[in-house]
Amino acid sequence: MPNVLSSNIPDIVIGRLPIYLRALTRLAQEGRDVTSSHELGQRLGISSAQIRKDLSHFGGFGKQGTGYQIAYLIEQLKQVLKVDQEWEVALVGVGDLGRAVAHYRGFAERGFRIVAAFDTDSSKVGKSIDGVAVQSTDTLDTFIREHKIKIAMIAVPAESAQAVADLLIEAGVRAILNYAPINLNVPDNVHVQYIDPVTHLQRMTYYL
Amino acid sequence: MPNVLSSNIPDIVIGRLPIYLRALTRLAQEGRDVTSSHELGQRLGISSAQIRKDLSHFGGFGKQGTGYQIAYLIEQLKQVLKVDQEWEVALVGVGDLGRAVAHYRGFAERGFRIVAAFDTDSSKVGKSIDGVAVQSTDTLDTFIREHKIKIAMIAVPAESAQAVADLLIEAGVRAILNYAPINLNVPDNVHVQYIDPVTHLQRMTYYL
DNA sequence: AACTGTGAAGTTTTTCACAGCC
DNA sequence: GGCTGTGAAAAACTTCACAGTT
Repeated sequence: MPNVLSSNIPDIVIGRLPIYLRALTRLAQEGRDVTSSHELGQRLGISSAQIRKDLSHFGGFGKQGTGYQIAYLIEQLKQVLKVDQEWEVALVGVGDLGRAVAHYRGFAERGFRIVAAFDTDSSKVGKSIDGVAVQSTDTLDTFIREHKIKIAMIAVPAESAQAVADLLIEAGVRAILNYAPINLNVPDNVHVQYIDPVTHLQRMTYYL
Repeated sequence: MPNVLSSNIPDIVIGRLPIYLRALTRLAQEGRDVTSSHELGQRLGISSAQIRKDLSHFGGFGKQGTGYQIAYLIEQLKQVLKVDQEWEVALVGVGDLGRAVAHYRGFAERGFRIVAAFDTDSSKVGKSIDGVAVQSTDTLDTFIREHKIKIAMIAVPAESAQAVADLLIEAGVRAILNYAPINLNVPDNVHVQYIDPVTHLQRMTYYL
């Protein structure tokens, strides 16, 4: 019944899988072998039915009466999300924000390796950030094509973000993590995710 | 018809308002006076009907045949979101991540002022990060109570995040922006938002 | 006894489509 | 002609509840 190939799986479901994966990894770190949709739901503030239904899109990962083997479920989810491999990522913009992004250990730890950094500021080009040489944006297209890089992070000012995105997409990038506080217009086959801490704060002040 | 007071407005609607606000602010910067739900929708990749319906929850902000006065709509949205004022924010954890958060200019620019930083590492206590003195976590409770701080950002390792959240909530914090890659369990009257760039990346790799 | 996987029911969210106004 | 605000319809999503398995 579950159909892994055709992309009829709701986006919202895909969005929860990384959360499940993160919680499962934590459980594994705590030395646990088995869990249940109920326990996972409690930890995440999500109903157990939703977790079961989400997982059921991809196959029967659990055992009735027992629950889910944590290591196995992690492995399966990584496969579904295609994070059972290392991804090479490009970073554009090495100002304050870009440098902070480059220094963040969490990317490498979880399979995303920053292999290139670009900036238009010639005073930054040639320097090294966390072992990655900063290149001129002029070389962006060539580098990304040659290395077949599919994922990029944008950490430039809002004014330049759309132009950078256009460059990246032209060079073959298909997934963009945008730290600039602006919406990007991209073709349907390109995915964008946004990180803007202020919008998160503004979402909470409503309730205060 | 619209009812601003009773909190029967869907969460998902509130979540989109900061996005609208950001796009409108940008339009204003571009020197524009008036816009329409259609234009805004195009920029954001959202249907015009959705924008109109979202806004209609809070009142009739637009004019038929004309559209929306940008400055007026910004003002109204800020009021709804309660960001027509400055908020004082506490930061817990001043390791690499916490320092990067403290240095980010976007918070102050958009009305969130970091007024206190806490860390358990005594070698960091007493130092100053971007003009804010780092205090021992021992003084967290007193400081937050005295200054009636309602918003905090957590930038400590995953292992300590829940304990820090408990402390903050006990001291009166009602909104938490959590940079630690772990889910927090909090009472119903406390709001949490998460920033974990890796989950965003993992959400996109599925489609590659 | 405990738990999954899943149709069916229920709820929420989005889109449609149009009256009313500028 | 162009646009908003909004009921009604449609679509998407979540929860229920239970048969089936360990």
